[in-house]
Amino acid sequence: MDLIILGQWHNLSHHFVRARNKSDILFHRTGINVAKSASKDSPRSIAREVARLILTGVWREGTTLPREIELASRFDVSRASLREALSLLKAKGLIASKQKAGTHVRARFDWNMLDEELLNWTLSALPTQEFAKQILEVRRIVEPEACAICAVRGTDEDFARIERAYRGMDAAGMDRVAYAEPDLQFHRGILIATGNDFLIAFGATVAAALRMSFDLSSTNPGAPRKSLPYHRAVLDEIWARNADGARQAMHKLMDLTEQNIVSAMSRQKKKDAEDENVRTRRTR
Amino acid sequence: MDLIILGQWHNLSHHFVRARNKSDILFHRTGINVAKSASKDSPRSIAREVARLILTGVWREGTTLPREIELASRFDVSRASLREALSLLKAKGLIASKQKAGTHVRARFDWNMLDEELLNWTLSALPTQEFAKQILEVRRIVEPEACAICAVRGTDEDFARIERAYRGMDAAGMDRVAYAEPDLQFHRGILIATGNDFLIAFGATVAAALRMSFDLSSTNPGAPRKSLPYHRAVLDEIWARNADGARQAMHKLMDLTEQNIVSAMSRQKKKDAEDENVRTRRTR
DNA sequence: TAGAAAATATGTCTGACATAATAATTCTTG
DNA sequence: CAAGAATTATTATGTCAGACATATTTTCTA
Repeated sequence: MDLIILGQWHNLSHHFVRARNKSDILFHRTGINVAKSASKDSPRSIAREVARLILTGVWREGTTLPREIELASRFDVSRASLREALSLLKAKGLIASKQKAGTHVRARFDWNMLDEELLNWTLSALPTQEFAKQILEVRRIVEPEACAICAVRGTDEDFARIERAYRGMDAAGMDRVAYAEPDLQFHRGILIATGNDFLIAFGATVAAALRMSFDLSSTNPGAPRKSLPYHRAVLDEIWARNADGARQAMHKLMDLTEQNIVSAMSRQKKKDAEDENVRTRRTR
Repeated sequence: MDLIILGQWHNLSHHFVRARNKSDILFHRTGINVAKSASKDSPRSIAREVARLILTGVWREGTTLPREIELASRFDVSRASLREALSLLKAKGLIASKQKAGTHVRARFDWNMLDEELLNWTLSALPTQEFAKQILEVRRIVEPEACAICAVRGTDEDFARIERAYRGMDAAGMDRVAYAEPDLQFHRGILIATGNDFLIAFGATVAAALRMSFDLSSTNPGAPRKSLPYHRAVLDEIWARNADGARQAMHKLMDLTEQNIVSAMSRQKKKDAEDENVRTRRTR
């Protein structure tokens, strides 16, 4: 049955089949690709891999996953390390364990999608079309309001920090990579200025969203820079302590972001289709 | 120096002092109270206790906490169990470890306050005045918009589920306890109907908020029931697929919730002050 | 059908060694 | 002799192995 140890999965492929009983799931070769490796920092990378299997629906909600000893041997680590990986996933609400009953995938509603790591895992594991829409929808709800609060409640030091971030973006010029960090600091600075711990925690979601935007911008390196004047507008309204203006300015920035993402994704799609074409022609 | 094992802390008190070097923090008797115990489900309750120490500022951002062996012996568990507790806190962004360097408390910005467990720990560990304000501020931002989206995008099954939750609230009558669960289902139902995984994940925050409201309502058992017509109004607008109406109705419900919390907290404060009075008079 | 017994997966403990970052030491050099 | 660079020693986390405890589930028996 070509059983493959997960630890040796590098550049191999996988699938899963129902076997003798519910929790007896085996891996064997098929045509589906698998993430590169699980080599270093075992517990975290194992958590990531298990999360991937859950997020992509290989292990659906309610599924009982293989027992710890078996998983440990598949990932080629000790049971202790595996348990640490599982406990990370427990903390993020993906799984739950009961003595003797085993470990099962929790209902989707219980997954803490606002967790930064889980967010990053998700956006590297799933096709980002639907995902991008959703994340932008939430940003559109939260960030303009946070911006309004920031304008009213923020201190001058808060504003100065955001200003510094803006200067960093400006200084980055057309350099996508250098632009990314201060961009995040800009948005995070606004959230921090609200003084609301929950809005601050939302920074993790924004970070993941910006990372996604960054990845997408590879097909259009000039796009990020275009957002600069929109950021300036937001900042000006904040300095003016104009809540409504800040809200609207941030809303416009969100509009621009949406445009960039939509166009980038259609480009991406087109590119993928072309690549696929080339590949099939080649294999013929 | 009166060193106390944490596992035996029941009804004792603690404080911490700087000792020989940075990470050498010892506990000894002072006048500050400590949570009851850490008896069952060790890793989770230990995580809770460590989280409490961090949240209350005993272990500030950047602090290097005692080494694992020492912590383990203080909590009277094996190093394995302690490590599992720490790994939960790592997953929630509270701490990070580096080999040899030790385990330190991460910056507040990195704490995932939108995590349900962490939220619950926070609201049982901290005076809830400021906390309640913040959580309500976020709800006020998110829920009305989610409600508007729900009205537009939700399916009839979604609405039916919310309707069932409403009926459950109605059926609960004046019973605070029976009212709580369908109340949560109502709000969660709206989030679920948006079809947005991130808004759905926000349900954890709402759950914690409602739990807090529930705890506060003990001083005014009739308060929850008063929200029923406001919920009905929300539901009617949703059924009518009226986005603006739904948004406004939810906004009004948030207003009411705020009133309840504010008045409950002032009552609470008054009551606490009286209790304190009685106690000091007694000890004289 | 109900209750008792067996099986089994997670939970916990112990002790050991590996590894990497820090602290202490030695050595070199101006 | 002092300052700095390179080396060694220390130590806290990371990982491993094996064992036993405990709580459910499953199976067997009355």
